[in-house]
Amino acid sequence: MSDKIFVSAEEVARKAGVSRSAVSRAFTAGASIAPETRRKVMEAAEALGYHVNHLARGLMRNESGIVCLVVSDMGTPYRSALIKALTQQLQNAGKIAMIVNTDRSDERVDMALRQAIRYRADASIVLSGMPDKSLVDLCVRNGQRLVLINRDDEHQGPLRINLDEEDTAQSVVTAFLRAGCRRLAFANSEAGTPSLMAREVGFVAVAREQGLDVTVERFGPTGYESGKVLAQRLMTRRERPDAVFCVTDLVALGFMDAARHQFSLSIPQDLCVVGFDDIPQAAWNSYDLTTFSQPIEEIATAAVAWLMSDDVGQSQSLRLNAPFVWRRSVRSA
Amino acid sequence: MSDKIFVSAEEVARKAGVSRSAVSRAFTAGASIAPETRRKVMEAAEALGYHVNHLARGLMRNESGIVCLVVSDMGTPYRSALIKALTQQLQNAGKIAMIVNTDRSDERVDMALRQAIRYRADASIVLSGMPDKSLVDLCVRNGQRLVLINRDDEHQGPLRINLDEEDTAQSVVTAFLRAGCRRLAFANSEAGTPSLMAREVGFVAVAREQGLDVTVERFGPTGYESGKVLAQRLMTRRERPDAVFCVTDLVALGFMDAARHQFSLSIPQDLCVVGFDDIPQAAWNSYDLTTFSQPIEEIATAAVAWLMSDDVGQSQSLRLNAPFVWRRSVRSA
DNA sequence: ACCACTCTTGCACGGCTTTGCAAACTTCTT
DNA sequence: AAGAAGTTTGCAAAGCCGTGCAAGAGTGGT
Repeated sequence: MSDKIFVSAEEVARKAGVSRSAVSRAFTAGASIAPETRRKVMEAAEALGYHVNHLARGLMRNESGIVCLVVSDMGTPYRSALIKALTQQLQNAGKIAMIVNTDRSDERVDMALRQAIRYRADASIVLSGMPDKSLVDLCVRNGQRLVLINRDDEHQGPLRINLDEEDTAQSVVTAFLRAGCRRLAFANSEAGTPSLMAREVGFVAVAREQGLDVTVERFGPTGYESGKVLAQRLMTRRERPDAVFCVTDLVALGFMDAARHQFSLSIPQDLCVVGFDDIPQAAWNSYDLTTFSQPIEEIATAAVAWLMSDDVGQSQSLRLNAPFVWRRSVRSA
Repeated sequence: MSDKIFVSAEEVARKAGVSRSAVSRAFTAGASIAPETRRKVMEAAEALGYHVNHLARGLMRNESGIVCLVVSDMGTPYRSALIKALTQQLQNAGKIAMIVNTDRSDERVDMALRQAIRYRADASIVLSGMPDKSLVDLCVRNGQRLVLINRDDEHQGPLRINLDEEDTAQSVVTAFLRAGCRRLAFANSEAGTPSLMAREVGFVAVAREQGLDVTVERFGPTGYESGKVLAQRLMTRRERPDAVFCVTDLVALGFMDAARHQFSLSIPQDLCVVGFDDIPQAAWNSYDLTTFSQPIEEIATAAVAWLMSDDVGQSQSLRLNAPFVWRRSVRSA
């Protein structure tokens, strides 16, 4: 390997006939430098292929420009869409995203935060799993911003972004009732994430208020395959449900496929289905799934805005709305 | 903000009653240090919440541990799966992934590589777009490894990973012929990426060898919606095709949905469809799409292996196989 | 011609780590 | 008990950049 390695500010300075500090200033917005000097520096830099070393800059400024995204299941439509939005917005804000994949083992979330600390990330955004309290404290103590998305727990310090699912259950139950459904079911995974569990609990509660019982089934990870299994379980019951609320779109799509292809049911005639997330596939013609739309852009905007703002300590908990999206998987009145 | 900020090796050294270099060695694998000393250091570090500053370490070692992923359309199933595999494997190799989102504007790929240089990334992996030749040279000259995935062009220096699609066209044409199809079509996007165009050209060529003509249609970006439009265009032709090879699974799925729901065609009875990528959705019951499987894990493994190896300069161009996956969207003999 | 100002620029230090080198310490041999 | 051989440790330099400070350059007024 031709270990010439990178060009340093020193060399640029020599070539431009100025001091090294001049080079530094040329690349610092708002620094006191004559336009002419800056031009000379930029020219020399361009010629040599110089690029400011952000590692060193981060060292000095105590601000690396790195934001760490902690995430699992990133092959999933919802997760990948969120990552996309976040990286985009971070870049617009002049930051850069570092990704830590925490697939399998929750303990890896802690490793991820450690990694973020090592690289002196300005902030971390946790999309999956649940970091240990002590780690969260460590981050905060180190002046690192922390955003927890859809992990509603009771940590202090970080910004917590959650969905306001107050009306969710109400909307679904109302829709099912209006469609004439009476035998309700909830299809959940076994992940047990707080937000997923809250969805189940809320739905069951509202249904009960209306005097309806809900059959709850839980199985496997939160994905398409689990949806199929859940359909097999629910549709072979004595009292076959005529409406099912699936914890997630992926689950709902698996459910629909099994209901149609294995049980020859028509949707929405024989069965009404509602999902959650509004992933692109939910809108595909084969499914046309009624669901709730995750406000992905808003989440990303809020997260980035918060971690760019100077005044920490302001509103620490944010609730966003997931609008109901009417499609054809539920009979209309 | 409580600007205590991060703990430094200095403080750990003081607390452990050793020198600063001892702390450094304690955190360096294979360094010459007494077990007892290391224990003392680790204890003090744990107590203070010390973490090695990778920015400074990278500065010294001339090896940041960062690998930059340059990608657009990361919300897409294929891309996100690839990112997932890459981040995973990079982590296993002790590296960390930095993501640069290059959605819209190809010029952004250059910005991305610049960003990679600024952070002194050990390597960059380009999944989308086409970097400018001068930038590639700059990276290589700076000792940065570069991997180009599915961007078959003629750059020198970087590792190029491409699919061997020699047999692809042959397989598809054979399958269509065996299914009794005679009016072939190719549904392409307007993206014009080399690998996508190669697919089209290869298919047309092989079909022609067999004495069959291919209707080629191109439209929009490479996605589900374009597939629908392409179906509308191809299916309203005088000579309606009875078999279509879609440049991508997403296009194929859109095509299928439009064919079924807008033209009431049955697949595979009235129309045979083949896609490319084998995204999870292709296996969903509603589609059951015959396609080619992108060897995602192999790609990731090869990329990471190459950028970890000491001897650069070895095999610079790699061709992997995308196995044919038989499903139900093509009639069997 | 001189002074008061403002704008630029260079010096030198600081931020945090790694590592070559030589000194200090162990351990063991003879 | 002294010396050889091997380990461990601290010192100091190096890696690259940002910035306070003070000196220098330029401007304009009188």
